[in-house]
Amino acid sequence: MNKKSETRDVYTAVADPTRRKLLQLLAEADELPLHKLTAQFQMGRTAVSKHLAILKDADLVKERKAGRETRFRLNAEPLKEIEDWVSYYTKFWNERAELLRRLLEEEQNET
Amino acid sequence: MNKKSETRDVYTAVADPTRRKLLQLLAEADELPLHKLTAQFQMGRTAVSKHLAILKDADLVKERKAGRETRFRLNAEPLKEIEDWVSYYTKFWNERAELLRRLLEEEQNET
DNA sequence: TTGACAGGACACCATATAGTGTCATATTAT
DNA sequence: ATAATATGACACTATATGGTGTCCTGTCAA
Repeated sequence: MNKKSETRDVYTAVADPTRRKLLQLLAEADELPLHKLTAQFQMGRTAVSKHLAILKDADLVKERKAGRETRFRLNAEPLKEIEDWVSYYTKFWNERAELLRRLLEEEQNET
Repeated sequence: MNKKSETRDVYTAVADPTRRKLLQLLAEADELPLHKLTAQFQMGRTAVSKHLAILKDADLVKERKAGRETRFRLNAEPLKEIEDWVSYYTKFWNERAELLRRLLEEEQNET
């Protein structure tokens, strides 16, 4: 489904509503196997598995084998790229937000 | 290229690097006609025009006829949805950021 | 008034995407 | 030992996506 299994574009990974819901489920539950995740959707297991593969390519999830199941865990850090990107545009709708954004930037430079 | 020309999903609109570059060009220049925008890319005018149509469907750009040219202007406000979405995940990589996020939320509730 | 320029509207095309179903295999429970 | 479960690996399909080229029309300048 993707030519290079290197790090896939995080924007594309997040563009699909199914994948965003997957991220949310994993954010709430810490670690979940494929069949539990599949139960939350209308589509079949194979489709969910492919979505997870895309998230994995974007490094947004980690997977780990546990017996006969494969458990998935959220790795939100790549979303930082999106946050950085979108924060540039906040100034166009909110001057106040721009101020806080710069504070946040300073904060992160310290760390 | 899209079935419903009502408001298109902003995540999808922003998933493409060409469209992100378009947003950036418009952010810097306030208002630009199609041919000026096209000059910044390798692809032809038709392709750029289609990307702009997608951005317009997501309400991320406004267009206006000016003589023989069609000028485009950024409307960043729909990006708020992405900012809101991504801010939920900041707590997973940065506790400090989470604090500032809540401050920002309060700030926006006041307005 | 005659070009040249800007762009809309199509028709067309290759590839990517988001699904499906089936089969094989490892693991767990009875 | 056997059956059920969980998943990987394929093969396949319809539609969406991101491009192209061509033709036509409206506008501006010489």
